[in-house]
This record gives sequence, C-alpha cells and structure tokens, in this order.
Amino acid sequence: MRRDAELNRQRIVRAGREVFAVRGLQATLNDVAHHAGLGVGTVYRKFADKGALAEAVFAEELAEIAAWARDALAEEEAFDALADFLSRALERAVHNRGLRELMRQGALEGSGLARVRAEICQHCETLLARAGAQGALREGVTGADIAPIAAMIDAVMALPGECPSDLWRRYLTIVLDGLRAHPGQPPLPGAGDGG
Amino acid sequence: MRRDAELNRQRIVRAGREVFAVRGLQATLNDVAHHAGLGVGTVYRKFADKGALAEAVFAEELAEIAAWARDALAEEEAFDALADFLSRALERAVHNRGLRELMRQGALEGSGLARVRAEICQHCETLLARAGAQGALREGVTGADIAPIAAMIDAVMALPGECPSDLWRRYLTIVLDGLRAHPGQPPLPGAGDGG
DNA sequence: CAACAACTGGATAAAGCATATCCGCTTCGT
DNA sequence: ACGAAGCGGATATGCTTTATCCAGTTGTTG
Repeated sequence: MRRDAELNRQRIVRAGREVFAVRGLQATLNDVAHHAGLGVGTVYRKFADKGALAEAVFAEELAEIAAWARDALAEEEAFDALADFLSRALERAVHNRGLRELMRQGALEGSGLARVRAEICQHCETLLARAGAQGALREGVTGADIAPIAAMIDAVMALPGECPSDLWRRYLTIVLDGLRAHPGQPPLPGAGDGG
Repeated sequence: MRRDAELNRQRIVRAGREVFAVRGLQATLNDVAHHAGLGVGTVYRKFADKGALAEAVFAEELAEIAAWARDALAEEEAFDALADFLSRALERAVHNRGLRELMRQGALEGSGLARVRAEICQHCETLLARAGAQGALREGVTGADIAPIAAMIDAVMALPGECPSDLWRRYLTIVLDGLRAHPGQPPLPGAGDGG
C-alpha cells in the first residue's frame, strides 16, 4: 500500500469518528468523505460499507469500555463498582451520538462490535445481580434493570436544546439511588423482565 | 357531503388512530388507507396531508389530557397532583406510539396540537414549581426537570422486546421518589436548565 | 329509472435519499 | 519518465414517501 493511501485511511477513520460522534450512525459515507476532504470513491475503496468504517472507528473505544467493565467485576462492592463504571462509560457517551446508537440494541447487529456490546451488558447485569446478593439492592431489582437505565440516561443525553451537558448525572444519581437498598422503602412496581 | 363519504371519513380517522398508535407518526397515509380498507386517493381527498389526519386523530385525546393537567392545578398538594397526572397521562401513552411522538418536542410543530402540547408541559412545570414552593421537592429540582423525566419514561416505553408493559411505572416511581424532598438527602448534581 | 354529480381506487408520476460504482485523471515510487 | 496505485465525484441504482389523476363506480335526486 502506498504511503499516501495509508495516510488517507487514517484521515477517513478520524473523520468518521468526528462525524459519527456528532451526527450519529446514520451519517452517510459521503458525509464522512467530505469531512475528510476526500472523495466518496476513496472511502469506498478502503471500506466496503458504513458498517466496516464504523467497526474501524469504534473498535478501540468499545474495547476500552469493555475493559473497564471487566475491571469492575474485580471490585469488592458490586454496586459501587457498577455506579463508577456507568459514570465513566456514560461520560464517554455524552459526546458521542454514534457510540450511544451503537449501544442501543439493534445497531450493527452482525459485526464484532455487537459482541463487545453484549459483553459489556453482560458484565453490568452480573454486577447488578452480585449487588443484589450482597444486599445492596432494593427488593425486586435485577440485572434486567440495566437496559432500561441505559435507555433512560440515553434519552436525557439525546434531549434537544441547550440543556447542560451534565444533566444526565442528575438522573443517573436519582435512578441509582432508587435502586439502592434503603431502610423501610416501599416495594417497587413492575416486574423487571417478566419474572 | 354524501352520506357514504362521511362514513369513510370516520373509517379513516379510526384507522389512523390504530395505525399511528402502533406504528407511530411515520406511518404513511397509504398504510392508513389500506388499514381502513380504502384507496389512498380517498384519504387524500379528505385530508390534505399526514398532519391534517394526525390533527383529526389526536385532537380529542390530547385535549382530554390537557384537561387533566388543568384539573391537577386545582389540587392542594402540587407534587401528588403532578404524580397522579403523570401516571394517568403516561398510562395513555404506553399504548400509543403516535401520541408519544407527538409529545416529544418537534413533531407537528405547526399545528394546533403543538399548542395543546405546550399547554400541558406548561401546567406540569407550574405544578413542579409549586411543589417546590410547598417544600415537597428535593433541593435544586425545578420545572425544567419535567422534560427529561418525560423523555426517560418514554425511552423505557420504547424499549424493544418482551418487557412487561408496566415496567415504566417502576421507573416513574423511582424518579418521582428521587425528586421528592427527604430528610438528610445529598445534593443533586446537574443544573436543570442552566440556573 | 334515468342522469348526473360526488366519490373511489390504485396505478403511477414526482421527489428525495442513501448506497455503491466506474473510469478519466493525478500522484507516487522506482 | 513510466506504470501502477490511488483519487474524485458525477452518476446509476434502488428504495421510500408523497401526492395526483382520471376512468370507473356509487349515491342521490327528480
């Protein structure tokens, strides 16, 4: 491969990172090419389709987050570990619409990215279940509560307008607080995952 | 207007109600026509475009919800009134994707529906502000917290898969609980609407 | 039961959008 | 300076939604 071609490849990945972060996964490869200052053909020469570029763009970042999740499994207090992990991971997600879309079920279902995503979710559910075993959870809360929590915080982040960028912390705090065991709390409605 | 034409009009509105409820506002008038057992032309003869049909479909329902919000303003305990109202309104929303999309900022911006939506939001914010004045709110919570709450519960409702249909109650409970004043609670991060 | 206006159906035009390709031209490396 | 590798971006393709049109049907009225 020619040296300039390799350079352009990097340019494209960088452009993809920026464009996907701002406009989400529905941005076109035309968008990315333009943002990289290159032609569409150049992008298609290097990446078969959007999925391939997305994989190149998000592989590292997702793997890093997955590593955090694995590390959290080694912590003593499962609930605190989960809370810290979520805080860190969501901090990344605020500024990255593409990453958020990737974490929502359904996106890039065929790719290796989906596997990493599944691993992260699995770790979170394990942590929550372990927190339950440690008596740190409010009655009735289970690993199945992870997906709704993520969806809710994602919704806050996706809110349009001039809301402060750390608004999501407010609600993450509220929700995690609500899942924690407290003395004399009323039962929680709803069934988690049908059980 | 011929009698059969009026009958078809009603059929179309009914079909629109059902189709929008299930598939959301992005369903096409073709979808609605087919579901009504009529041709597309018939639908376009009676409604200029999707917005016009949506207005006919949702006007009553939205007005009813707005009335609930007005009634809530007359209650003594603002926080409880708000909680009851949200519970009632969201109960309607679960089974109606179109209604949910309508309540999210941005949809049908030009129509009279948008005005009603704004009125409902305004009432909610008033209630929350009043609850604050009554000392029922956790420090720092304001009327601006309404939009994020709605967005979060909406996200839970939009969750794919076989989650139980009253899962949203679980999270509404958690969030409202988190907004309520409790003795000795830590401060809430985030700034609401920047203030 | 005409006879006509109102109404209907749905094929299809029009427009928009994202994806992917192709090939004449440029640039690199030797 | 030559050939291979790479580039650009106009454009073909395919899909989706919106909206129209008019030949044929149906209701209504006298």
